Amino acid sequence: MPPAANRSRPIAIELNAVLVALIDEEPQVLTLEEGALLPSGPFEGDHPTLQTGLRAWVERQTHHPLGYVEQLYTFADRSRAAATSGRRIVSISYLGLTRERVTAAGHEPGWQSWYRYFPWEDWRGGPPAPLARQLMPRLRRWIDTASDPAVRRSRRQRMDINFAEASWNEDLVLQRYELLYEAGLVPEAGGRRPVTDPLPGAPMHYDHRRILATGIARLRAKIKYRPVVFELMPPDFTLGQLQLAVEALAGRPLHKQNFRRLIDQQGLVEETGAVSAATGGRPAKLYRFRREILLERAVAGSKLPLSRSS
Amino acid sequence: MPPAANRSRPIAIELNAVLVALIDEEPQVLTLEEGALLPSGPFEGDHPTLQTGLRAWVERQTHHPLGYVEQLYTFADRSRAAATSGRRIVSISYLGLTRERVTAAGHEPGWQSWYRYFPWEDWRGGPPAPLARQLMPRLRRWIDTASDPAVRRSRRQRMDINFAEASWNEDLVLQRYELLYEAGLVPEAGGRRPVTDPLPGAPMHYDHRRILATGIARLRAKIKYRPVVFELMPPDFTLGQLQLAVEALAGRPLHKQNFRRLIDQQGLVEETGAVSAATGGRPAKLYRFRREILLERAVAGSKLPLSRSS
DNA sequence: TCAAAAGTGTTATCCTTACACCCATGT
DNA sequence: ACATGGGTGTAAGGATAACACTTTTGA
Repeated sequence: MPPAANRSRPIAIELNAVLVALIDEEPQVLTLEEGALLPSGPFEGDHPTLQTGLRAWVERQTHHPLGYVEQLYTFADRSRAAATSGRRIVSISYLGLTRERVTAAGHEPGWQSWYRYFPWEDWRGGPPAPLARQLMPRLRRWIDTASDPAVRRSRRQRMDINFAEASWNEDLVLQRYELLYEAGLVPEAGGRRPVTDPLPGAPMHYDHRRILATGIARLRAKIKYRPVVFELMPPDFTLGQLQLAVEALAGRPLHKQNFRRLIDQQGLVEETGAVSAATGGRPAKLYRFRREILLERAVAGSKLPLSRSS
Repeated sequence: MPPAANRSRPIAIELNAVLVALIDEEPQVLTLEEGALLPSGPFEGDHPTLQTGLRAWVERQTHHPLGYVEQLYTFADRSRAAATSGRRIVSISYLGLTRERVTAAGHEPGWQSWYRYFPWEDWRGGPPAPLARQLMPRLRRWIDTASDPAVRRSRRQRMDINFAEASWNEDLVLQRYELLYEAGLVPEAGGRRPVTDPLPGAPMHYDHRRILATGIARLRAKIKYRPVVFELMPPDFTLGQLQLAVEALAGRPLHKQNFRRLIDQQGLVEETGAVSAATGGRPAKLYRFRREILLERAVAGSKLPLSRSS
């Protein structure tokens, strides 16, 4: 017999979704309330699994088919999540990939570029300005506020690991956000004195920005060893589009020639025979994802070649 | 305002722990009830975070200091987890690493080698006998029971990916178990007819063996890019011991020379100056883990060199 | 004719793998 | 002496990173 479960004080269970789509070559997440909330809903006990519960209300609420879904993390931090109500909430978050493709300039209301929340994570055009301009100086000031030199050293090392321009690691999205949180540089951190002149990057309610950071981090790590990009692509695409998609997710530029070689070396795609109506320049061959690959190999991703010079 | 959380029918929240230690060079997990259960306890709402809740009762229940802890997964499958009571249970599982070192032959009651549950995962001595002898034939029979040739093809491909001897991937512990579950080859799968002549490998109650598989898979993947092995090692160790430890976790033999080179190339360890009382052969230098590395680099693991020939 | 993007080929470098070999100790 | 595990050096192969260059379209 397993130990009895908690019998006093019911704890609410909430499901959160980081729903990602590529719209206009930009990674976007579905949000509510002017971009301040991720879609979330209760887990009713009447679903056979957590995933089916999630799919049910996400599709009801957003009218989007939900393709690839994967669990992210389960939080129950009293201090952060539901700071308001005395009610205890356990929130289980998921990453979902969908194929929404709105080509018009006017975006649907709910979709927001994820770089709106993490402007320092977008290195596609070189080092992002807000990083050197605002973020780093504030971090350095935070380091200096520690009186204990050991603490200062530790803080400096963590800053170096996570934010060093020379060796930027795009996967550390969550760690970077957590460090900013700890340093009191994001409004979500609360604290006595409200953050004056907050950092660039829109905040979210509760710990939703942390959940978003978890989702981005997971996705960035995953595209390197599993072919998940294709869940976000239309059925047919050019290699250029594919590269733009990967760059958008990874937040950094890629070396064109090597990217192409890696992709077809791995047998991830096949030509459809057609070519695209060019968007400038020479028309490009269209490709489609070879779904069979999922059954052929255990690991197969779009490994990222190093960044192109500029 | 976020959507309101579930207000009817309280759902119990349970924490499960896969607690791993290396005892006698063997990876062992802490169990209860003759090895049929993982330690688990309720999440009481009065802990600030899930981790502190976990630490609290694990340390109370087992009297073990709990070092490294990481979340594994959250399940709520009605069909599998709490098949007995009508009560709905959400179980949040954790992986914990501890430094228990019982050198005596008579093990403490609760510790079990994890290969007791997954004998086909131990390739340290070459291809495990139960695999070719019992497991593969049963899987092949399962493939043939499908009438639809498309289903047969799909099943065969999944078997090939996950169980092919030629390209054995030690990280797929969970996928392999899930496939066996689906094929009805493990007792836990239940079903009308009880499994006659079950596969080698001890079963566990509820979905605890699935949780264990998740923990092993996570740990095997992680040792390749984060220095978590050292959480399981004594403060001082020889490179030989370290290699045995990694082999025990990965379940496969490693190439000695390359293992050594990788380890010190990465600056993971430093000599203590002392040498060990030899266990046969020439005395070995003792090393200790350079904890500073955690602050120096974002990624640093004991990458696995390929297996030695025999 | 030129800009822009697609697409091909080649080279230098590094990391992984594999193999051969020597060293220090106990029996 | 020899078995056993510790420890070092180096060559072969493959993958990555970087570079130069050609092709095909639209304006």
